[in-house]
Amino acid sequence: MKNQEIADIFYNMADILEILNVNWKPQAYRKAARSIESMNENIETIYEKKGLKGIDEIPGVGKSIAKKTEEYLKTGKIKEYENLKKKIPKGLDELMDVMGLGPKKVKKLFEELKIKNIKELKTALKKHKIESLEGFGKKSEENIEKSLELIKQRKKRLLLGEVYPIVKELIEYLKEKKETKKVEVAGSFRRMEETIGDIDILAVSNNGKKTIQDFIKFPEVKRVLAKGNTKGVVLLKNNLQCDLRVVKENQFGSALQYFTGNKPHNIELRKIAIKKGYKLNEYGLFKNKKRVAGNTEKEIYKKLGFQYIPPEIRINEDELKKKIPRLIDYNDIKGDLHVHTRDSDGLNTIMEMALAAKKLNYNYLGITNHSKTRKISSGLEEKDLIKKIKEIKNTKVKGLKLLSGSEVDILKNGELDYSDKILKKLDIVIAAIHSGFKTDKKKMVDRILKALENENVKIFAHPFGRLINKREPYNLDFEKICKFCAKNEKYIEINAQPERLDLDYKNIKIALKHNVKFIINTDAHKKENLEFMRFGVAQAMKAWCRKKDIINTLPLKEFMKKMK
DNA sequence: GCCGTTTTCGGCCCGACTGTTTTCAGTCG
Repeated sequence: MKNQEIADIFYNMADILEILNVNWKPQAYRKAARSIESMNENIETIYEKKGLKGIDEIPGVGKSIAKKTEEYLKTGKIKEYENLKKKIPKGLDELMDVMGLGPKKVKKLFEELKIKNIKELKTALKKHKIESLEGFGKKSEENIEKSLELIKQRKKRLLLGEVYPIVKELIEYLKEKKETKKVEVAGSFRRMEETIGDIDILAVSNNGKKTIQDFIKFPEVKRVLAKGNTKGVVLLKNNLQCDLRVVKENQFGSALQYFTGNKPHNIELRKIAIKKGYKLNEYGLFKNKKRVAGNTEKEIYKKLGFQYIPPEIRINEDELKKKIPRLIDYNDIKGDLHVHTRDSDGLNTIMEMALAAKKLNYNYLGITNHSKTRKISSGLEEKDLIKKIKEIKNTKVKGLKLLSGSEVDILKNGELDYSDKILKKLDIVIAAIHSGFKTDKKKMVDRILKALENENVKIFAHPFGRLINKREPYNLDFEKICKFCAKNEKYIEINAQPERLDLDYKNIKIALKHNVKFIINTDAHKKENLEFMRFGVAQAMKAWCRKKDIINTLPLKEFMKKMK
């Protein structure tokens, strides 16, 4: 996927333009870079499908940047970027990566001390040449020195699931402090984005200064970047930046709204506010300097004429334009039907998984280990599977029905990895592709449809096989599969594994149009993974799924009818 | 360079923090 490469070039161009004192363009390039970087779709695919026009449609990308993107996709180079690089000494833009050094300071360092790369910066630091520069001082030298240690670890977005435990821990940590009155995570985490670039926390406290002090002492903090009375910024050990803002109790709603975003949603909402004669910022909603809302998000949205908009869907697509139906909710889920145990490649026993599911108030749990071909994941031979069916039957947990199943491999020819005779014995049969990812589009669809035609198969797992940041989704005639599933009562999985999130919300939307029904599963490989369910539900919310679109919201009896 | 029911020109978020100043510029998100 070339999105990141292209975004990086535009970021660099912005840096260079800024050093060259060019106005406005840097912002434009950065906005485009951010947009391209955070897109879910492959920019190459967009170009193949819709050409230059498709690129131009990306928010923040106009004619000029679209053309440059096209140039890069075609030639692997952007002429103007090459020209820009020639205008400043080689290496100067890498100085911009040093935290605390912006265009003005980089320029000063070059003009006064002829420093044009990291190496020369280090030499100058050793000789303490920088502290005597106008605008710099002793402290500047110390900070640059510290930042240099971190420069190699480039900012990388982490998976939602990777960030989840630390956010939970941090929130708990802050809640325990007696001066804390409220804590809530905002930003991309609250919106449940696929990947997280930094963590935003919002708090109400009796003593802001003390809360910030506690915050910077959180054990996972690697480095403190800023600390004041209302705001603290730290770098965590996982190299994610984490911001804490402390606000007054009656500002909590407006601040939460403001820091949750996303940016385009907020800009749109602010525009609507202005149109209606209001002003909206993180301190509240104002009419003629009079504050008319801000204690809660709900009251802000209400005053502006909207129902409450869940954070997950604040993505500036339709949420400010259309009436939002009652969406699927985390509490609607009655069971998880794609779970592994240590009998194949999981960590826990059947009983351990069952008890964990019980804790989540589920009514049913499907144990679905890998089939025999998946040797690498210790897939079960037929005789072992039969033993496990018995064991599952004999595992009793009050209020929880255990279902025996399998995640059966779809072989390259579209046949399944187990015979119909054994599949018939199972409650849940999930078909999945784990090999032959490079099969061409036509063959892939035939292969999948052949597998789904088997009457025992009811669920199609992680349809695109993508691994976020690792493996591209495979080439799929998805709409053909949707049509088949809708017609034949097959269910498409929304796999909630943080590295999969497959389907993603855009494809859920497509499937919804074809009246496909879904099942949200975690594909858990240990008991803690069952909590990933919320990530899958969030994807469904983003596509505006309702409860009736998701079959594992059904009571056990009705759910089982769907599996027959 | 982007963008548009205040449009095709003239805007472009702005407040917190830091380290340097002696009231503020630069950086960041």
